[in-house]
Amino acid sequence: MPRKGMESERRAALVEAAIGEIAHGGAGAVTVAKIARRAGVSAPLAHHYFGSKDAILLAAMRHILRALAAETRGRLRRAETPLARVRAVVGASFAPASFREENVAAWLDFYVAARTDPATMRLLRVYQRRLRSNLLHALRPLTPQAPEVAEGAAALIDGVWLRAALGETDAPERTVNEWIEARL
Amino acid sequence: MPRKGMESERRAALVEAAIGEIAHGGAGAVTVAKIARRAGVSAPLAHHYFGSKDAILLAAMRHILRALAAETRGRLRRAETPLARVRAVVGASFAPASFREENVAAWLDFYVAARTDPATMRLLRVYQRRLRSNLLHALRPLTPQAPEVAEGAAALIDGVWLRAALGETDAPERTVNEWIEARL
DNA sequence: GTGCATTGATTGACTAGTCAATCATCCACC
DNA sequence: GGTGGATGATTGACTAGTCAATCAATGCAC
Repeated sequence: MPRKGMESERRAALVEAAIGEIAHGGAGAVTVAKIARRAGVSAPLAHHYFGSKDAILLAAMRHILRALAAETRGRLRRAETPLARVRAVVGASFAPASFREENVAAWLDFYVAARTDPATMRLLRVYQRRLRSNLLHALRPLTPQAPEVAEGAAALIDGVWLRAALGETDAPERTVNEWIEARL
Repeated sequence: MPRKGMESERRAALVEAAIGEIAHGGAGAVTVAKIARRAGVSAPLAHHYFGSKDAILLAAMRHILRALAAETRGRLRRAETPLARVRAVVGASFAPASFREENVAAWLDFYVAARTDPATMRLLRVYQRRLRSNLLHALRPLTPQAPEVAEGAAALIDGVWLRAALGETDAPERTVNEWIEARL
C-alpha cells in the first residue's frame, strides 16, 4: 500500500508519537521501536525518515517550540496596549497546551538533553532568546529598566512553569503578571 | 579483603559515583556497571547494597538535597536581620555547589524522574516545601504578603537557577534579591 | 565454623541501526 | 491507451552490542 507523498505525513506521525512516548514512559524509556509502533510504522521506516533516534527527538522539540511561537504570535497580534503585549507573552507560556502531560515531559527531557547535546542546546537558546526578546519589546514602553525586567521575567516564567508543571502551584499566570507589574 | 562495617563507606562511594556518572554522560547513559566501576566495586555489589538502579539514583538525589539543606541551615544561622535571612536562603540556592556540573545534571534528571516516579516526586515535594517554608519564615516580619511573595520567590529561584545552569545568565543571586526586595 | 563482603559468570531481554528485497504508484514513451 | 521502467514506501531478518539483575561460589574475619 505504499503511496507517494507520504513523507510529511509520516514525519508528523513519528514526531507526535515520539512526544507521546516520552510522556508515556519517561525519556529514558523511549525506543525507536516504540515510537514507530505508536506511529503505525516499522522501526526501519523511522530511521529511513530521520536517520537516528536523536534526530526524531530533536524534531519533536522543534515541533513543540514552533507551537509555542505560534501561540505567542497569535496573542501578540490581538494585544493593543504595551501591557497587553506583556500579558500576551506571559499568557502564551501558560496556555493550557503548555501543561499537557506530553508537553511537560518533552520540555523536561529537553532541558536534560540540552546539557550534553549541542544541537539541543542551540534549540534551547533559540527559545530563551525568543522569550527574552518578546518580553523586551513589550516592556520597553513601560519602564526604563526593560532589559533587567525582561531577563528576570523570563526566568520567572520558566520557574513558575516548572513548579506548576511538577507541583501544585495555582494561578501561575496571575503570579507572574503580578510580579512583573510590581516592577514597572 | 572483606572487612566489617564497609556498608556506609560503600554506599557513600556509590552515591558519589552515581552523581559523577550522571554528570559525565547524561542521565540516559548511566548504568549500574559504570557507577560500580567508578566507585571501585563490582556491579553485583551495588545491587547488594541498593537493590536496584533506581534506588541508587534516589539515594544520590537525597544526598544532594541534604547538602543543600545543610548549606541553608549554615547561612541562616549566621543571619541576624530578617532581610539577611531572606538573602541567606537565596544565597544557599545559588552557592557555587549548586552550579557544579554534577549538581546541575543530577537536578535536571531529578525533575525528569519526578514526573513518573512517585518516590522521586515525594522527594521533590520535600525540597519545594522546604524552600517555600524557609522563605516564608524569613519574609513574615518584612511584609504582610509573605505567603504570596514566598511562593513567587521560590519559583523565581528555580527559574533563575535553571537559566543560569543552562544558559548564560549573570549574577543570578543579585537578580533574585532585587526582585524580592522590590516586593517588600 | 559461621556469616558478611565480594565477585565471575551468566541470563534473558532489549537496543539502535543496516541491508536487501518487495510492492504500489507514477511518468514517459509509443 | 497501453506498457515498462524508475522511484518512493515499506518491511523482515539480522547484526552487534548493552543492560539490569541473579546466583553460586570464594574468601576474610571473627
